Amino acid sequence: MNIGEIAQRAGVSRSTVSYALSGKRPVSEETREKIQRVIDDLGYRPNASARALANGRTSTIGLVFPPAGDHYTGMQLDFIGSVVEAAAAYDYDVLLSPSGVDSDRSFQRLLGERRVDGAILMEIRLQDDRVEHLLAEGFPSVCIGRTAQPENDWWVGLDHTALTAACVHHLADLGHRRIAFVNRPERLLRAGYESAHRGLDGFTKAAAERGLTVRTYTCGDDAPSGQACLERILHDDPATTALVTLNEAALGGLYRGLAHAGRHVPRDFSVTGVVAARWAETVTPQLTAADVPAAELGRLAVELLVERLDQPQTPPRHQLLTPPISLRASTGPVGTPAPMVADPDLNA
Amino acid sequence: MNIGEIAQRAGVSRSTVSYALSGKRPVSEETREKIQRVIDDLGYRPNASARALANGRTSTIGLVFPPAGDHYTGMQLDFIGSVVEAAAAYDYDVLLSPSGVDSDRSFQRLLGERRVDGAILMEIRLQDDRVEHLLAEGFPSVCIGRTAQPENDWWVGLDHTALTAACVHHLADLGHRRIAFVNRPERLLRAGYESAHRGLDGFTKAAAERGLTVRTYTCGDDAPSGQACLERILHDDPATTALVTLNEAALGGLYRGLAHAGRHVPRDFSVTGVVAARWAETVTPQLTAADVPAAELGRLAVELLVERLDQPQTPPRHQLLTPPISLRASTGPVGTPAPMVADPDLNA
DNA sequence: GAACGATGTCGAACCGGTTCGACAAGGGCC
DNA sequence: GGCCCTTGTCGAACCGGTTCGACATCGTTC
Repeated sequence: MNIGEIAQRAGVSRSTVSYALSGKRPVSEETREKIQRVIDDLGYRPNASARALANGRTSTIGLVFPPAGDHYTGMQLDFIGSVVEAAAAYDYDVLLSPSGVDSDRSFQRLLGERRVDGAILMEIRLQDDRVEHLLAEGFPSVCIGRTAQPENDWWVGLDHTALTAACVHHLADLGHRRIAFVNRPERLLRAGYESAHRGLDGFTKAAAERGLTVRTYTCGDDAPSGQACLERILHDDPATTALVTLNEAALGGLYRGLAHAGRHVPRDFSVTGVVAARWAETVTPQLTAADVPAAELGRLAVELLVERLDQPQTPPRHQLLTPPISLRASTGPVGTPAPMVADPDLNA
Repeated sequence: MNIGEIAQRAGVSRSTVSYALSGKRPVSEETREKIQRVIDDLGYRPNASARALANGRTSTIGLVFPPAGDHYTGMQLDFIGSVVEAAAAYDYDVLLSPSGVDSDRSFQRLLGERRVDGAILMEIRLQDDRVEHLLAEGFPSVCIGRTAQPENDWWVGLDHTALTAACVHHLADLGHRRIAFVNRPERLLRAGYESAHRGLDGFTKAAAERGLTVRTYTCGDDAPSGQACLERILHDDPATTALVTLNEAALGGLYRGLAHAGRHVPRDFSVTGVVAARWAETVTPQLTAADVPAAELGRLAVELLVERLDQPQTPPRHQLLTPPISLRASTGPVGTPAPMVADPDLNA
């Protein structure tokens, strides 16, 4: 069943049916009704491929996300959901593309074969060849995250620098002097992941500002790694009284490590970081954290992309979010010094 | 840049270029090389819409998943990831469609407008109008989960009945006599979600078989609901010594509730259920559970769908998985009777 | 009452591929 | 030498929409 059949049954030409549907030229009320009746009877829907071929728009956006080899974090799930939902509101479908490296197969598929009108990229790196490539081509895309040169690109992002700094200040205000930083996996840091780098920067600088003693760690994206990481932290400096984590997936493991070490949260040890609210709420005690507004980021990314698609000549826009720290139950004032070591800094 | 331009530069006809690329008719080695050189020079890639229009195949499969209004569980994330990855291996893209109800907009888009060659459905209900609709149309699809009449449909699924029964037997073997069941949200149970119903069935029947005293609950898909649910459980029957949960997202809340009630896991209270391994490992103590092989289910679904697409006449196939219970740290023998109530059954 | 603009409809061309039938050239066979 | 089969290539039709130019009709306007 195609537009020709509808036209025949309605006794009009194919173009009239097309205009009746698109409204791009006036069609008499009478004709429109006749056509609509036939369409309803037959349950006709125009073929998406034919339409895309004719008018050059697929009504689909690509969501380029990291390969499944990486563990997914809850944040990514919320992104995907909110992107799909927001896109649907603008009548766009979402095509998923597993991709990390530039110019790999699936990336080429999306762009080269014109499967999508635009793309949203996740897990941006500071130097990101995918982003450079898209920028050079002028292909409509929006990044969730920003590269080292974000000025003339489209993106939405979190101010990880400010967020981790806020965590440090929060802990310092509570009297903590020796704190650890738990980053994303080393592989991702090496690869130049934006959040890992800017988060580390913010942490380091704020800690220096406040004169804190710090150690920084990378940690695999899963609970066992988190537990191992915490053991290393306490082994390296048993006087550590707090940590800041960017690593959502390791959170459960960090808590377990603390429990095994006999450190009570928040009495003996404070934990905070940058984590989506719904994950911060699953641990006990609930995590005081800068809540990653994953759903909002996804929605904003879609809105920016749609704007870019509708008005191709608009200059680059972007949006940097800095959610406040939500006080929950995992941080508290530094109490008695840690058991093993007496450190003069502690009461300074 | 299109196939005509390639043909011109290579000095051949458009059809020859097409045959050189598809291999559906012999092309001389010399011509093939000439064409390939031009293609490489220009970085040509055939337009997906045009190809789809011409040969009727989009090389895309639809993944129909529940609307974002529902909280996503970790399981769903793993599904999506594995489906995308497996699909890529067969050269299919994945189009996400948020959909719950039958014949809603996005469902119609996918099928009516021929955006996809086939579909994978998640979150199946026992009476599922979407599934019936697809079955009636003969549209190639595979369900993750099965309806009440699964015989002549394609699906992969978990034997939730057997899994919850196994949990019950595990607890009964440890001496538990009063156990609770924590199901998915009531709304989903009412809607007829397969896992919620079959899981409940398996639980109820196995408990009856073993002569256990049980109570069953529904619980929202988030940590606060889990905590509230646990409070209700202990309020309704303080002598409860164990629970079985289907609700992954509530797990953290259940644990928190137990901690607040002063019940130590697994000394005072055993917890088990049906949960993906990576989530079972994030809680402390790690959850003894039937591990949902989400990634494997996703992969299998894609394989079945591809098979169905390649050989449209194959009779329905399906695959029911019954993963074993992984013993971790959250269950143990029933110890001293619960504090409030002495129950003769306990030592029977 | 002729010129004009707006309205409504149609046919044809086009988007960029795939595929079918035709045909020429070359080789093997009797 | 004629016949047939295979190989290699081409032109044309087709997939199912959109869009442009043309044209007929009708109501205004001077």
